[in-house]
Amino acid sequence: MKMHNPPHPGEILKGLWLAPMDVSITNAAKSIGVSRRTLSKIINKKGNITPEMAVRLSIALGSSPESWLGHQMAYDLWKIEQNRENLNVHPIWETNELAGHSA
Amino acid sequence: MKMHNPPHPGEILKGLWLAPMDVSITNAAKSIGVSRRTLSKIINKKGNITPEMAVRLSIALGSSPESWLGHQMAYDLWKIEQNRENLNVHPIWETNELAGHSA
DNA sequence: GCTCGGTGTAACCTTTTGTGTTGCATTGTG
DNA sequence: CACAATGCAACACAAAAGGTTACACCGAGC
Repeated sequence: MKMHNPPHPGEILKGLWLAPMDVSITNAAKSIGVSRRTLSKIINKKGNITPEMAVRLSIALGSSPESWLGHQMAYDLWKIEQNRENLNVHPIWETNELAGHSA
Repeated sequence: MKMHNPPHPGEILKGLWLAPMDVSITNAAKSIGVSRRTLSKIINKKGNITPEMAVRLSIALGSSPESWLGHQMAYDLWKIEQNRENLNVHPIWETNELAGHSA
């Protein structure tokens, strides 16, 4: 029952790169070729890791783009699964409405 | 060297659900609660699997949302990696410009 | 031949998101 | 004080996702 809120990729980015390597957002942004604003938003959890950002990070930091996008995926899915009910979708094998549902 | 173009999620969806279970796009769309257009676009590789769609599919089909989003991720990353060069990003450990770059 | 379900898709609309540039106020440090 | 770093707002732009409507095409069945 994965109940825990997955960390926002920005936190990971900060904890794995900026903080330990003591790099400023300003410089990190330059390193990966995006504006300070774009990286700042991600670090402050106001922006997401796009596929392109994932590749930029993987090139700059050496990790796999899959891992970066994976963090984003986990984060996104977690948010949506919170609203699972609101989607009002049901398993197709139960939707066969073979039996019941009178009306 | 993963050289192969990952299949578009739409193809997978078609091959794993619509085709084998002989379900029409129209009905499948109803099953997951989206418009015919939305599903049609995905099946025809004109649309992508969003986190929400991934959850809808996972609920309806019983698979994990991660797997669906994962297909999309692989597809997206593959496209972008084709342009790897255009991103003009370089490993930070090479950017330390310790040695060279006279000017 | 006509009718109808299924389909692809265009047109139109709204909302959200990503990114860039500027500029400003704040904060921490030398 | 001076400066670098930062969060953030304002503005502009392009793209993407989703919905509704409507239209034309196809194949099956009557």
